[in-house]
Amino acid sequence: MQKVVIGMSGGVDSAVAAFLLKEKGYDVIGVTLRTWMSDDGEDGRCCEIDDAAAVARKLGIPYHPFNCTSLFKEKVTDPFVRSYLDATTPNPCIECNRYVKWEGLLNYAKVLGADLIATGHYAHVLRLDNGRYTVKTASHAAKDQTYMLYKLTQDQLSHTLMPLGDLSKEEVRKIASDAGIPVADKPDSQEICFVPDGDYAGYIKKNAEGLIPGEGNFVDEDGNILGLHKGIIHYTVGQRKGLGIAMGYPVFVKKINKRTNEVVLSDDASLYSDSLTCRDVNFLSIEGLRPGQKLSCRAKIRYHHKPAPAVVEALDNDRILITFDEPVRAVTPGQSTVFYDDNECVIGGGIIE
RNA sequence: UGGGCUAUCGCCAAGCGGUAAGGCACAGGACUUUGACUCCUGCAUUCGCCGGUUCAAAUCCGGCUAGCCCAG
Repeated sequence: MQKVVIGMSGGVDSAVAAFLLKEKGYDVIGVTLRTWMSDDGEDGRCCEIDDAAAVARKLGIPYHPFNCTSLFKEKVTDPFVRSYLDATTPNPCIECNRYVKWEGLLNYAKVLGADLIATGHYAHVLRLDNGRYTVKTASHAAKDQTYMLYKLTQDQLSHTLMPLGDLSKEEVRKIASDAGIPVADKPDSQEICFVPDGDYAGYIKKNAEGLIPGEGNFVDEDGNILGLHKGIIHYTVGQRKGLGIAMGYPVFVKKINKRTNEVVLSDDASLYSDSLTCRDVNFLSIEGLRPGQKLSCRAKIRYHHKPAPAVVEALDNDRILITFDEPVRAVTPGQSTVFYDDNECVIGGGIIE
């Protein structure tokens, strides 16, 4: 019987994943990575120990909570804060998956004598003919989470199971309630787990080490001053709400200029661009691209973005240029671009510059 | 100081005697394992102030106040 360590967040998804693995005959061990604690000592929404423990008890599997708060701080929250201070918009979940969840699960798997790990992500892990591992879009596109998984390494993927790839959320909840799993009706998680109240700017202010950039000017594309902003950490490219600027037509953040402490505003039309570059590129389905080499693909520039036809071109070992057939809206530095092949498999991804 | 013009929601702005459009902003909600976007709902018993005409005025008349422009 193969031993598998499953990361349990306390939610339905990972609970059902654990249940399905057990049904299949795996020797399942539940693990929760405690990533952070709020000020009042409560666990974050993505690591609720009590719920996870209750599910494990119900399923009759061993369960171990592990602490990795310092790793989470080093790899996720600190970089998150730094990113905003640097006028970019981070994807903390991507970093967390790569450096905390998978790192942690694999580590504890080793400790617990297991060779495999599993999670409740909606995606498929598969091994290609070329011997490489990648993730493939979930069968139910609405819940697909491959975007958040592009940074995983070959080694990590080679040990990973994702039992929910073919299921819809409804099916998962059905399985959960049929199996009498306690968290069957628990609401989906949302928001950033370590910012449960949604006030990420407040979080940054509380956790930044240096000075927080203060008020500055809203300017138009020609540099004309339009008003006063609250500080660049409050804004992200493409944002409309909360600007307080009444131009008669909707205006959006086009660019955040860290050096001048200005936030550039524009109308919707000038938010579109047809190319972007990424750094820190990670390839999954292929080993890489030689500088100058091009590849057709479909790329998404944010989590909720319908993949759009594009061409990826390697600039050097670490950077790529992506050119879209049709302009895409609000390319946001700090967010990731993930590109897929015709089989819905992730070719790779990188962070938008 | 003369002459002219304008004063309608936080901003812009319809309205031209018949009982306050719209856009932006804002608020609330939906959606959402990131930030955003999007969508839905709400948002002036009142039209600078005071009088007058009229069955009826933001709309007509008079005065006042404020701002703008042109003269000087």
